[in-house]
Amino acid sequence: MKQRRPESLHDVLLRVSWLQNLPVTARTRVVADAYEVQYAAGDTVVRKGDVANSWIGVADGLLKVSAVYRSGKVVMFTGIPDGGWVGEGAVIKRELRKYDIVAMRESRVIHLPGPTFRWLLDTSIEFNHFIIAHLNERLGQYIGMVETDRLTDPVARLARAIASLFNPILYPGTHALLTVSQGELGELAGLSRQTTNASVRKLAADGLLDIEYGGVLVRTCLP
DNA sequence: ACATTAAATTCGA
DNA sequence: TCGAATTTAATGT
Repeated sequence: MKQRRPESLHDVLLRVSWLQNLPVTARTRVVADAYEVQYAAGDTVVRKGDVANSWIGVADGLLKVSAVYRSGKVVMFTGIPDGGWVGEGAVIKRELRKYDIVAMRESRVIHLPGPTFRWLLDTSIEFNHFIIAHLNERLGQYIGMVETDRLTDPVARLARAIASLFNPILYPGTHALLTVSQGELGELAGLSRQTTNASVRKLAADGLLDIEYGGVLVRTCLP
């Protein structure tokens, strides 16, 4: 039997970054309305064309966002790691989901119902600040992705994939551990596990990160 | 594709 | 509850 003690949803919510700065009224409503769903590896969290009825946060695990055009061409591949949030676009505009979101491994995700999300937008300035920063960051990633598509160097592709996972976490500290295996990184960067391994080693040799078992330790050595 | 190594589980005290 | 033995998962070549 598994003997891990599951953290309660309440405890998970306490750690949610954008929730910290919210006034009590907003926070209590979020705590009351948010619910959690467990997904197994490979499960679809949202499917393109679904009605968007919640904003999605990753409490634990790793999600993959992908958009596919009618030809079957994949336009976008992004990973959402612990602490990341996705899917606000369709919720804000009351549209159908534009992307598929699939769990890459067993994941616990928080669903924040659309009405609650929109209520936050309408009532909380703090929440709006977070959303603006969030969208802005997403835009930056999106622009970067356009050129990554043409990028042929696997090391550069991998670096982009890692950066996109690392960004949303916003660590103020010295460095951050990303618990994403090389196999998973490869899937996100569009590389084989083999070239991924060679590429992470290159990045490690350049001192940009340290390789850990089951993840990488990103060194934030900004000037 | 295979060999190696790290980590997670099981099992016996 | 501890630790050795076994299984599973990730890494490295």
